[in-house]
Amino acid sequence: MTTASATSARPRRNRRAEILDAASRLFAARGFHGVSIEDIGGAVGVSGPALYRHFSGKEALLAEMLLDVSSRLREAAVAVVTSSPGPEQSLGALLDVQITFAIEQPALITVHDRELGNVPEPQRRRIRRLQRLYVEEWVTVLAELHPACPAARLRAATHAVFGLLNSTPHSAGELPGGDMRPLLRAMARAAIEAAVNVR
Amino acid sequence: MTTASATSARPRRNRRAEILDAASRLFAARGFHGVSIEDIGGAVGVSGPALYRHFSGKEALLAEMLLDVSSRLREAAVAVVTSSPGPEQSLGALLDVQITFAIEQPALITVHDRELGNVPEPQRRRIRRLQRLYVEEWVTVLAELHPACPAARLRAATHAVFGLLNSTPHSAGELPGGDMRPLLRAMARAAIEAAVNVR
DNA sequence: CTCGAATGTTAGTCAGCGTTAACCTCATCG
DNA sequence: CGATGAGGTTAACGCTGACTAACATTCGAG
Repeated sequence: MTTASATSARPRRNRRAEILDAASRLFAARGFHGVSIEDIGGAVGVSGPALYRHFSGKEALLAEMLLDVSSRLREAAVAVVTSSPGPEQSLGALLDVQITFAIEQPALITVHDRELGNVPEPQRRRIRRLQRLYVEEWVTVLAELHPACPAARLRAATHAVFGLLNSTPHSAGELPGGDMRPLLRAMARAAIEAAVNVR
Repeated sequence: MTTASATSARPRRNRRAEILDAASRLFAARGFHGVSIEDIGGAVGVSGPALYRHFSGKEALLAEMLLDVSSRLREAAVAVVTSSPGPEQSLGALLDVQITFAIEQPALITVHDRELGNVPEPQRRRIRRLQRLYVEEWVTVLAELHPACPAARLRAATHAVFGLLNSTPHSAGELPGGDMRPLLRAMARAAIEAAVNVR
């Protein structure tokens, strides 16, 4: 065999991360089932079944990706809320967490709320739980700020605000870089304010 | 052959619509590539290749679905704007159009902004064009209301509002029926107001 | 130097899925 | 009445794609 195969076996310790990153972009663009193992491998310069050195399968890859993002979001929310002097600052910090995430990792955010259904059952529950806890972090803060408002409405408003903030991927590049963040912040705050004052 | 096949050949003239409806729900839930022709057939009580009596293929089915929804949205927007006495009423009517659609056809809305990438090129362009025209309808109205605001920001705000309104599928059933509509209306209006007043 | 672990490679295997083919059955209409 | 066509059925084909097997290369440690 004169084939110049296996050109490098240097232990790139961030291969896993590299793969997850590429996969997230592909999944966001074409959907979980629209992306092949070959596609993912090709995107990081290796080809095909090399991925099985790092993940036990395609679904496991997705599961790890979603588990990672949902726990990161949740941890960030908890950290930010516990270190805030009051609910008003907590809300501001939560907004910043979500906005930063939506702007800096649009692909991850997209996959995060589209592909949960493709995660196999054992881990699906854990991800669901983390997502729920993240939402509850928001609802708790909002409930402190607006005790008179029914929790159901706060929850619906929270989801709506997520939809608003996560719209970044769709309007990619329509607005000059740094202008997006303050715009989203203002819109989200106003939307929340309006939500608790309906009727 | 004693097989009791072909149980009924009554000309159900709405088979096409029935199929499109079932397919939209399946696509929304599992993604275009996550749904098989068999799945779609099964959902309407026929099995598999029967679909080819109504559509030339899976992609054609999706194309027709997206073409239909984007033209309906666009037409509704044009109708509502031209029959409104002024931009203020136009905006209110546009909000109602989008909210009604999001609440009554969550699956269609979901598919509409996820699966365009799976439509083959000839028709993809037409759908894109309709979507763009729909957005421009919004931007035009907003520009009349707020001439000082740069169009780019109005466009970004429009997309963000779509994200907010289309969040309905995610918070399905969290809020009692009729409460969702006024909530969304209030949040959207406030978000827009805030968008044009940033800084 | 050698051994083993880490990380690739290519060549299969096998299931699933889109699509086509060939055949059936009514309802309708001349 | 028959011919026709709309709408179904099952069987089969071909391709794609996830995953496995067998083998190769390199690095770090003993």
